[in-house]
Amino acid sequence: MRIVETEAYLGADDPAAHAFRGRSPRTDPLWGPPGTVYVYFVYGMHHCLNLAVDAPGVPGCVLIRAAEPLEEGTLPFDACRGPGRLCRALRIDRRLSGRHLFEDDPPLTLREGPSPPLVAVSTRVGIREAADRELRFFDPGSRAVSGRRTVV
DNA sequence: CCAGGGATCCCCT
DNA sequence: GGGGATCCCTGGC
Repeated sequence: MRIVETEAYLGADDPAAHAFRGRSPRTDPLWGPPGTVYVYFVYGMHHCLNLAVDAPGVPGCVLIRAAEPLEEGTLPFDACRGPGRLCRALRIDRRLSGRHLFEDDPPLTLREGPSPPLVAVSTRVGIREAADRELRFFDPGSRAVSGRRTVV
């Protein structure tokens, strides 16, 4: 899969971040080292995948909102368009929360690939707090981006 | 547009 | 320990 849409959640400075309300058993992975997986369950039926990216003890994370298949035919093209669908397609659930990308036999792997020619920036989707912060990043050329594809 | 669906967390007993 | 609001969404009207 190629990741085409992400959002940043900044932790202590960001009222939209789960970490903003403080550390709890659910949110604990956010304080882990970069590459720690944080998965939460939302709206009674969806999971969302996040990766801790800040220094250990600093709960910044990236929400993975959409990806597209690298090879035609492996998955329906839009199976990973949107954070809930992406988790369903990749069979990601809370059991992965707290695991790590760089452990032995990791549950997920992340590889660096070519950057898209353009990365668009906008406000984040579906939040109420800090709704004006432009912390969503997406490839405007990808049809797998969820929701609005306009800037800001 | 709207509601389903269930974990989580807050805040009060 | 319990009731209720909330929620980083999606599919179906």
